[in-house]
Amino acid sequence: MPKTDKDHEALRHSLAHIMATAIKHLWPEAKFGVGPVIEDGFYYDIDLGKTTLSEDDLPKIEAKMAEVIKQDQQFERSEMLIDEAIAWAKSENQPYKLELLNDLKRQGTTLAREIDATDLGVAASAQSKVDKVSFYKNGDFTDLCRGPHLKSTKEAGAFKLTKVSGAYWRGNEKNPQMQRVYGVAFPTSEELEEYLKNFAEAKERDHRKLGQELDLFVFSDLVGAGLPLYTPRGTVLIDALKQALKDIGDKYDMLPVSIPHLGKLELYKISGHAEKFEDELFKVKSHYNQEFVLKPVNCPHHIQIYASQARSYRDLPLRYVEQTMQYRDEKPGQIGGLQRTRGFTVDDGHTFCRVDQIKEEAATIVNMIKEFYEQLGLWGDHWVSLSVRDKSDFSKYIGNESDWDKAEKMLAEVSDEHQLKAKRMEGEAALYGPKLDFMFKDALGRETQLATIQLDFAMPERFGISYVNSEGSNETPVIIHRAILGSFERFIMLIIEHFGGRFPLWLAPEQLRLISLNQEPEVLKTVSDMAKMAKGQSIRVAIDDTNESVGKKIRKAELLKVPYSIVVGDQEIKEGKVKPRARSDLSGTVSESLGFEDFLKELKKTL
RNA sequence: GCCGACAUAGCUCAGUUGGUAGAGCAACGCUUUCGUAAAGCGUGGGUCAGCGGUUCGAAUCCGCUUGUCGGCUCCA
Repeated sequence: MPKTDKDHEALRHSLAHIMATAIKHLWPEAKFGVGPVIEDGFYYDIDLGKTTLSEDDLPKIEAKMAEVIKQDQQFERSEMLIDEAIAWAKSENQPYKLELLNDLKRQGTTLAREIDATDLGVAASAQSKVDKVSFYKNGDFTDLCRGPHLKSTKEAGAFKLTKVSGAYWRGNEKNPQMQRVYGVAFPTSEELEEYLKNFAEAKERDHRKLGQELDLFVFSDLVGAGLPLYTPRGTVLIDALKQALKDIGDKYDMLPVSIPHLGKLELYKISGHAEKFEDELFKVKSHYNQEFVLKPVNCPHHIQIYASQARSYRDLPLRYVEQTMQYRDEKPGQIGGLQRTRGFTVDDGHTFCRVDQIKEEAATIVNMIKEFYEQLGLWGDHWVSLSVRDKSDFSKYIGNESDWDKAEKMLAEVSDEHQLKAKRMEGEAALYGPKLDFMFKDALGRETQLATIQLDFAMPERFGISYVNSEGSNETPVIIHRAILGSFERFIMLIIEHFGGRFPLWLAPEQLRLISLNQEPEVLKTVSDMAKMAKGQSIRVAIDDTNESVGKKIRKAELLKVPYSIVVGDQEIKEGKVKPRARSDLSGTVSESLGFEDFLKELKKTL
């Protein structure tokens, strides 16, 4: 039975201490921050003053750790009164531990919710007032810690230090940056090997690698970082997804709209984006003394369409949708592959409705999202975040608090009624309202948000839009911002990695490849006629009639992960039958020998 | 933006302590006319990311810029 991360906690946390012990021996001036257990391993934050670590230092640390492990040091628990602990941190010259202890004394265990409780030497469930903290000692290294730990360093199992990076003290970019050393750890070397093997395989699925190998998208230094260029093959993916979204949108009575890619700065001043996201706006100067902004969002434009007419309560809900590119000047360090780009295509929708329609509208969107992801076999690979406001600081948001209360409550109800098992995330809301975010993981385990449903009581008010209710007086509608696949970039990243480039037939950039056996005129003509027939059936077909061996041409098709290929030679011409070669993962494959027209018919059936 | 690493042919990568650049694949040409994952021979291709500096001499050392990668922070 596979062990859970919980079972590995003592092992991994002990290794964090062993690593700290090793680092303390190598760099005696080291000041320690926190060193918690994470998925598959652990890390420790360290301040080495002027010394900077690089990956080249990892083997040295690993060797020292091996020494510590060999010494069979016992992990011994002890307790101190909080004031004794503060004195200890001072005498040991550990300013970060001192800060934690002082905060612990002042705030009690509320701090344990901010910082991994293991590193505080108290149980998270402890009384709010903390008077005692626990320590663990191995060899000559003592650390504030809740535990539990292994008995001895000898039980440390198999580990590997994987990376080193900068990390802000207590996760705040205004604080000094420490150095974080990451490791992975498992009870046995077999499990570690297995993990490393899986990691290497995941790297093979990385969308950046496959994007190049399968010729789907490129970047250009001249165009700029974070601005993806889709090749003809990649554009097939975009178009196929757009069509799928259009189909599902039609089914649920969405109304397509279309807007230009910029708007006056004034528009974003009213929406609140100009102030809140000033650094991320691309500004465009007009010759005529006006300043424009490349749209970072679409809602203000869509709101203007709503505002163009007097609306009645009978008109609602109005569900505007659009697939369009938007632009954000992301910080250089955040840009990477298709995960975060500076121009990205969203499937953006804004539903204008009455308060009494919110639940039904949100529920409809949940159904669309579910249907879309189920179709691709991705439903279930996700978790849902009920992103609510940070109660301690309302100045980060627009609108009024009683509307926020209402909105948060309704989203929670929708989540419950649809069994989304949403996790409540404090402080994760958008500036105008709470949201339900659907989170997925990329091949390397990094999380990314795709689908989203966001309630907004604030923006309608800022723009002063209204509808006439049944009593003839004006009321302010609610906006539900929604995306099904989020951004096409992220979504394409996800499906490339999910399918490892072996797209289902309906998404495959090239569905069928016809390979000529040789260069005989009759063979070439047959291949070309067959391609015409396939095109007539709307099959994405390509011809390989190059002067290469059949083996090589098959290999080329396989490397491009083309679902079906057919070799055409004298035999096929004589018999009037083809033997399709199907990509190995395809289910319901067509592979027996049959007439080409029949093959096309069968192919259409599996689409 | 911050910490760290990196940038050599279209792609993947060699290139010793500083002495004017190589391979495989791809491309192109010729030969071959082939039966389901690489036929043979040949040819072309590089301002060593860009700019500046040190040096008799820089792919190699230093600085800046651009870009990429691993994290941190942020993400309407």
